[in-house]
Amino acid sequence: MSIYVGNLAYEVTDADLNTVFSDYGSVKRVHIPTDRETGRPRGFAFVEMNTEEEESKAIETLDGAEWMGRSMKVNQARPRN
DNA sequence: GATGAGCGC
Repeated sequence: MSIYVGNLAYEVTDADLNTVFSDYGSVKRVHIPTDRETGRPRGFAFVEMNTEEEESKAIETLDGAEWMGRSMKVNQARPRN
């Protein structure tokens, strides 16, 4: 149960994502990986919802949606390595 | 700007 969110603006925070995704269910966790060396955001994030149906709803609704002037990409995340 | 730090050969 985790979602990958790509094509984000660097200004986007986990709180912003939380706000957007909580329209489709309860957001369990939001994580924005940053570059370890530079501390720079990498332009993508991970969101976890409470149930799979909330996730798929959020994915199908928000994938390709325009947000902060960009079309964000939302899909099922790959398992972490 | 594109799949999340935790390491070695």
